[in-house]
Amino acid sequence: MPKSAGSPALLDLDAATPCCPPLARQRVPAEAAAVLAPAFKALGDPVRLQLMSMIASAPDGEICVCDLTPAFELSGPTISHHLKTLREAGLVNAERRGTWVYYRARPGIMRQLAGLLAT
Amino acid sequence: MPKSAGSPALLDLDAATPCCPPLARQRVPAEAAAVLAPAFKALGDPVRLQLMSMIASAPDGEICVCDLTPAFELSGPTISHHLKTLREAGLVNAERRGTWVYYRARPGIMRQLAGLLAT
DNA sequence: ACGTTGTTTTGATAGATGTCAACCTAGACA
DNA sequence: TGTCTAGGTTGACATCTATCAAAACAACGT
Repeated sequence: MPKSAGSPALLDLDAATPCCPPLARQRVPAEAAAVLAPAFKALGDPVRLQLMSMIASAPDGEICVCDLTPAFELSGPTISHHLKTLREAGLVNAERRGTWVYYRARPGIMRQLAGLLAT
Repeated sequence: MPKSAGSPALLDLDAATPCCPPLARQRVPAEAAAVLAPAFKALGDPVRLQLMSMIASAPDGEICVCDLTPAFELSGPTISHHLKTLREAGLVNAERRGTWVYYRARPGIMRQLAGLLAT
């Protein structure tokens, strides 16, 4: 059995191999669209796009929520909500270490999305 | 005066040069996020993602709405609404020629988005 | 045990979104 | 002018989303 259960199994978001040829090459199948669209949707909010970039560009590959929250003029719960959205879209992982929670980007799905948009 | 008026002028979506380094390289500025997030948002719906791929991969670089609509089990107005969303996000152009309307992908912004996600 | 700090969850609310039916517009053709 | 077809627009409705306040949960330090 493959490592990622719970997914439609047609698309492994962590796979190194692209799931589909680029958008401009051939039509994205409905099943692939159903899995990939939520990821784009998660990036479709200015706050989440910035959060994602702060996480992905963190010097040590990870960043504390305590460093993310004060970077925006939004309440803690709102930032937490956006982070949950990114998590559920499969874009990031969260890990609690002691008092703080650290977020880390999942490179696989980023590659999938980039490959889909590449010419 | 630059060619594209009406935009924040900080970001030219048709520029060949990327507006920002990749997501994972450094934090996306708020102004860039405000312009780019709507494009991701437009791709964040399964129907629109498929529409976009059908348009971008059209053999002649363009495709008729009359070829798009029957590809989904959705009403004409709904497809029209999604196409308008893609248009307003700057992802596609529409041109009427006689009876039919043809859609064409705008490669510039696709490059911007791909560059943002690339490692 | 208690209080403090960091993070998430819950509840509530205003606003956005996807969808369709009904209607409207643009062009072709007679 | 009239009618037909391809698309778009409007209005309505149910659902979803972004946001915050309040509460709950988790870990640390007394």
